Amino acid sequence: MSSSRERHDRRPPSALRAIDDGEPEKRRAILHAAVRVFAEKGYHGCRIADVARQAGVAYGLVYHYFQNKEELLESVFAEQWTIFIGALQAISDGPGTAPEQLTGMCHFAIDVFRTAPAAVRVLLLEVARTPNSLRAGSTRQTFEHAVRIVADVVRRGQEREEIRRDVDPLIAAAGLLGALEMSLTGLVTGVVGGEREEDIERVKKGVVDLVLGGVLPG
Amino acid sequence: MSSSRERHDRRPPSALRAIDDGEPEKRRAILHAAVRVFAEKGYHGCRIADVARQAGVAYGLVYHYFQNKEELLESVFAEQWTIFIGALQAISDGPGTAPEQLTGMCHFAIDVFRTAPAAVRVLLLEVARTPNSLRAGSTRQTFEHAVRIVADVVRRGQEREEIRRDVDPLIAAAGLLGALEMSLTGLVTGVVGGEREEDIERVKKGVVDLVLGGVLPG
Amino acid sequence: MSSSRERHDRRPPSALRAIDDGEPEKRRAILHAAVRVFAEKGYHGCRIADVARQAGVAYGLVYHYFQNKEELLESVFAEQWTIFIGALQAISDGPGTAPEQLTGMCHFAIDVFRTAPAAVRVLLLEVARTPNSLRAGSTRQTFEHAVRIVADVVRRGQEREEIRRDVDPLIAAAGLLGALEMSLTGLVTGVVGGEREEDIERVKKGVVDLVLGGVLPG
Amino acid sequence: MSSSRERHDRRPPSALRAIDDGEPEKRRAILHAAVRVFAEKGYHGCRIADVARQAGVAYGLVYHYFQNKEELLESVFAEQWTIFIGALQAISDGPGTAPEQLTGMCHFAIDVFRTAPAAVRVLLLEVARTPNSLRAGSTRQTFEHAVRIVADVVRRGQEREEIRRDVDPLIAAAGLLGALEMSLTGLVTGVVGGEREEDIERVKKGVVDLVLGGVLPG
DNA sequence: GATGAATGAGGCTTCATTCAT
DNA sequence: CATGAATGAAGCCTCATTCAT
Repeated sequence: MSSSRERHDRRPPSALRAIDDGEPEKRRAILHAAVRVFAEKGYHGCRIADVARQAGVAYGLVYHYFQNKEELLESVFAEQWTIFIGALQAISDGPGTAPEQLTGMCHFAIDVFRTAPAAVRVLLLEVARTPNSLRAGSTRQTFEHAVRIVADVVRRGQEREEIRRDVDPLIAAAGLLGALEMSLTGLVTGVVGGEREEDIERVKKGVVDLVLGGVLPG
Repeated sequence: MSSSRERHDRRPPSALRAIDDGEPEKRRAILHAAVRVFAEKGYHGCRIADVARQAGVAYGLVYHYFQNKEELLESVFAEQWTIFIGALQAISDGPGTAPEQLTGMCHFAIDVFRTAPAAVRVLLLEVARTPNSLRAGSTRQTFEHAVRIVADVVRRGQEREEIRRDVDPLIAAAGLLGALEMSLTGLVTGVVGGEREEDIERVKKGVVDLVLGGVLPG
Repeated sequence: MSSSRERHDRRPPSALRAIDDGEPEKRRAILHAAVRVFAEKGYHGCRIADVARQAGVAYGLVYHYFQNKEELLESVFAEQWTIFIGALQAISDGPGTAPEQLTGMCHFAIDVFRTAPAAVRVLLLEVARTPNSLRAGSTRQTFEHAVRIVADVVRRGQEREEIRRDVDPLIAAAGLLGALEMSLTGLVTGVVGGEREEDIERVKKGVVDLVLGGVLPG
Repeated sequence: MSSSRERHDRRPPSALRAIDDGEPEKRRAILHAAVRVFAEKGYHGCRIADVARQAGVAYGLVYHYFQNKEELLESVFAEQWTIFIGALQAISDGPGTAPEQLTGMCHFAIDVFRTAPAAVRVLLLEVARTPNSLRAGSTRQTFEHAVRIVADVVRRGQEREEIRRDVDPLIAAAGLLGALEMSLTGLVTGVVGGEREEDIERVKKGVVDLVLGGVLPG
């Protein structure tokens, strides 16, 4: 309201597993707690008090590290997306044909889901469900970013004749991510099976097959 | 809660275009308003006051027709899904091969989006974003229902050799709906184009192509 | 935050004693309570909960009638000033020489203080003590308004040779109001006596004497 | 609160320009910062964090030198008043007739305002605006003190026939200070002019004229 | 002395829900 | 049926104060 209000933003430009710079331990604890609570209750159900309790810190400390609820949850998004996008990019930059890379991306997403379902839920199940303000912020941009990375792989594949030329890269990319999301949602809600190892494997294979080969025979 | 508290539940078991039984005009107005507000602001952003204002009725009237917010929004879901599922079922029961039917379903979804984006947004963009309590309620069931109808088409197609045998019907169904959703989301957020006629057509064709034929050549 | 938010502003354009139009009784109760609490505890010490309790209404009702705390207290200011300025203007428009009118104004202010000290305290003791946002709002304007009315009387008096020509009207007006305020403050804080009838009379005469004749003899 | 908690109270009994005893430099910085912030935002708007930032010291240091917020602000008051009252007393003890001394006091107040408006604002614009607890404390006493010094000059003047006998010294004193305050307020808020040199001079002359000679001609 | 992370009570505001008319 | 005033629990945020280093 009144004057400027600087904040601690020494969040590490970490890429995959949060290389601890000098980031305060409690800041991290709060962020982790926020991921969990957010994943479980969604944006609006995620109360600061819950996050603080989960993190084992005092209520006010959340506001020591984050301006407000929105910034906190944006940070959660940003961090998760940073990790996720970093991985997609790594795959994109790595070896293999385009189909292999797309397969790798699906596998990666689903594997991460296996070990950190909360994080994935935040990424996939909360995109576009958060208030406009958020969507307009970094979230949408990072989401767009992900679509673009996948689309690039598709495009490159088309140049190398590894992928059908008549496919629209952006739509294919969105479709891939959508199919992934919905399948994982199905996993979470039990529509396509439980969260057992074999179900997950089935989904993994199924999504890749669908996206690569479609449902038509031959 | 206690005893003498009946409610107006003469909601029509309507199926496609709200056949007016004797449903009070204002009840309908409220429901319509709820669809719009819900679509625009999401579950938590959708305040009873907004709905009442949109509907042009008094605050309290909402509570005359609906037990509470949850029931109202469940009704919105239910109605939209009833319509949507009715259409899917009609397609499923109609003529054509399985691929043709799946194509028809995609086209239907996207066409509806063209004329009533709000309704589709409620259906697709709010699935799984609502609180657990809701998800556990009718929503999830109707969502499951949709997946199952699509899966049935797939299964039938497999029996008739119109669809690859090694595809998991449930995953294919979820994938189809997911690709649809995410593409529409992309449309809404501008990632895969604007909401212009040609963009919508491109998405329509793209999603069908992706699901039917996959991205692999040949 | 989100959309527009109309409020009940059927406050009567009353002038002296709040002619009851159709103003809700409870709105008035809240306003009255706010005057008292505000006068006693000042802007920041005036908690909404106190106001509601004093008014005998539920917490939330305050927000039914007023956007927020600031608007409530602005309304308190505005109302008090409306009354006060109306009276000053009536005196200015009435009969009598300029000195008589100035005398009348002092008497009026002090008489009101006798019957409604809380209101006067709000007017005089809280001016310029409230946050800038408020001061920048209607408050300052009404304060300026009061100064100008008094200054006009002075100016008119100068034209009629009833008041010294070399006096700066604005400064004389501000000085008059200031002397009034501080004397009343002294009354309140006990510096120039208690709040007994005779003390008040003494102040009344003293302030008028000071402003009219100064301290110099002859 | 309990026992082993002595505090640094080597505040100098300074009188006019803060004779540096051995007062820690940072304590002084905090006090200075507090004057500024206090003057700008008032009692409640004056946050410890702001003061610390202004002073360029760490948050906690404020609590090293001051028991709590109240003590800090009381110190601000006390210091400012000590200086101000010292000057008034010096004038009172000095040469000149009573009217000359009163004139000198007005000039002094306004001159100080010219060079240190923040300090004067604290003195004049915050008197009686602070919570009761404070008012009951040293503030009120020092304020009373100032009134009494002025009143003494008036009384002495009356004995020497330099001032009208029928004037109530206390009321005249309060009126003088009030006229001063309100004129300065008018200066600050722009009602009686800007804060330009000439406006200040006009106010200076105007207030003295008003208090000495009143508004009546002859 | 000096630092700033940590604490938590307190106050504002929102909004689903009830109820008298 | 219809209205909208009235209620109050719940959650966000601020900020004075403490404390370990």
